[in-house]
Amino acid sequence: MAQEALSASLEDYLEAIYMIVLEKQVARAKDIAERLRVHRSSVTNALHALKRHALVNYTPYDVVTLTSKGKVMGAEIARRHEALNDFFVKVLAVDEKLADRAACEMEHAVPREVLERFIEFVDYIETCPRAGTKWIKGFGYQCTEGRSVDDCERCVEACLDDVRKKKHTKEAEKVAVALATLSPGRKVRVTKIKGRDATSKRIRAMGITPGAVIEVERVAPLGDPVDVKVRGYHLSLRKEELQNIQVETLSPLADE
Amino acid sequence: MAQEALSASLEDYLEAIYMIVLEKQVARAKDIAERLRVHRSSVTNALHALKRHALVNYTPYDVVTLTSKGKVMGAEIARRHEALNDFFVKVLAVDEKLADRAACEMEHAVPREVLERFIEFVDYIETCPRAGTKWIKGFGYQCTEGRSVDDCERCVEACLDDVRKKKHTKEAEKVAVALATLSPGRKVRVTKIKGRDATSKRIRAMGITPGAVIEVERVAPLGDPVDVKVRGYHLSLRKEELQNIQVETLSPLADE
DNA sequence: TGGTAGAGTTTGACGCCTCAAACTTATGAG
DNA sequence: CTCATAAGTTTGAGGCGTCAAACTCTACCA
Repeated sequence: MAQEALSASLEDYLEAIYMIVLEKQVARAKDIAERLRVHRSSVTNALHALKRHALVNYTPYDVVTLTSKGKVMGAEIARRHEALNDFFVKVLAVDEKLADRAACEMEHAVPREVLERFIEFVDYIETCPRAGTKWIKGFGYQCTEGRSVDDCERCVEACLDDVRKKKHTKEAEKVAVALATLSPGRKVRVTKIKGRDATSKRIRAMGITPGAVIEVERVAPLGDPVDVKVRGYHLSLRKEELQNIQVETLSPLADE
Repeated sequence: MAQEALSASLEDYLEAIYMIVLEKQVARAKDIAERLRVHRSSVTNALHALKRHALVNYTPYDVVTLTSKGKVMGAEIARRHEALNDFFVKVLAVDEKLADRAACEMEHAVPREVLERFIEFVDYIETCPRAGTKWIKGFGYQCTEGRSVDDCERCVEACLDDVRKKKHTKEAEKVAVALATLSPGRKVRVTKIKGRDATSKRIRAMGITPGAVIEVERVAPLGDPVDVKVRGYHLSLRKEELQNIQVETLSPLADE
């Protein structure tokens, strides 16, 4: 009753609970039922099953929270969902609502390795200057920009300009930037993790390693903590962690 | 008992039957059971269900073939599978075997619009000069080519050269190419469908419209018929159809 | 404190898919 | 022609997930 994979249905329940707990601290059967559009009794059923897997803290008639194992697994599922959603929206230029629905349905079937590739691919596309935002938008309009060879030439020239511009400002950009000073939406690449102590180890364990792309999501008023997304995971970084992370800026998402 | 969506399981059966029929003309319960690794009795079960949906020609103890409706639906499912597989292999650089497994598991959940985007995206990436094969390979090696701004500059410059080279030979390439003379693996883009008669209408109905990318899969010894893949569908084109399709060549898949 | 509305649970039924075991049919070798 | 064998089918059971209906519990208000 532990490590076997969950059924698609139980994954849905766990994900729903994860999201509700994130928002309201505890989940109630009714919230879960509404979110998943199932009958209340199905929720009770699922809760028993999740309890058997040691994923939820639950006794009849009580509110639901996640065990530590449940939190890890819930985060994993939410990450899958979001990775697909990101890919659909940012790369395939799919409508947000449809992307969400598609992610819901597909998330249960994505093998781990393929999922990682999806995430890396989105990072790659968003940060490789050769495939700037214009290029992806081009796909959004059915390759309008690249339809004829003439268009392509102009398009690639513009790209080269971008790269050269970036090169000139390169030295300045390479300087470590304080994550806390960046505005949400900004992307940076990790260049170095300073130190060899426990903090820096913990940072590496979170997936923040040289080369990783970090997207700033939220910065608390005092610059601590900073919420970021790395390799598809959401993390909250504290001041002492921020100091150990050296980064370079990347082109922000919007290109105008 | 007709147009409702099939369950994932029934889709698997239909796809298996489609593949077996493609290869051996008829499917036998044993083949289906072996391919799907299920018990023979489960196959009987599924056959009854598929018959209820009017997808298979089947009477107990007899071999199985597909109704015309079954063929259409089977092709649809096979197309979904292959589109995902293509994407995983060609874009995400996933190992072939894993790609196939992932496609198997995910194919039931892909909404139509998202599927079309996957297919268009693969076409786009394979034909837009800005995103040549090198670029995708770059992703395969974890963006090795685009890691530093210097590398990127060289990379984009090479891309520009390609585009310019293509421009010089543009007029020559624009000339209509006989599909029958192309070797398998070649890709072309449709520039025009000649005529307004029944044949040209049928061609358009198959998804062969200006702008569409055609990949040549097989050419019969006498140049007729030619098997191609268009927008994810496999088609077999006859001589009279070939004559109406005007195309321009695109860079072949391999770039060395 | 008692009662009630709303939240949560239990129960039983059903559909879908699977399997194993017992049965039936088709086939072709002798 | 017949009969053994392999292929196919039927049946019954079990897992899983869903629902509706009837039930129980909780919390809050008068």
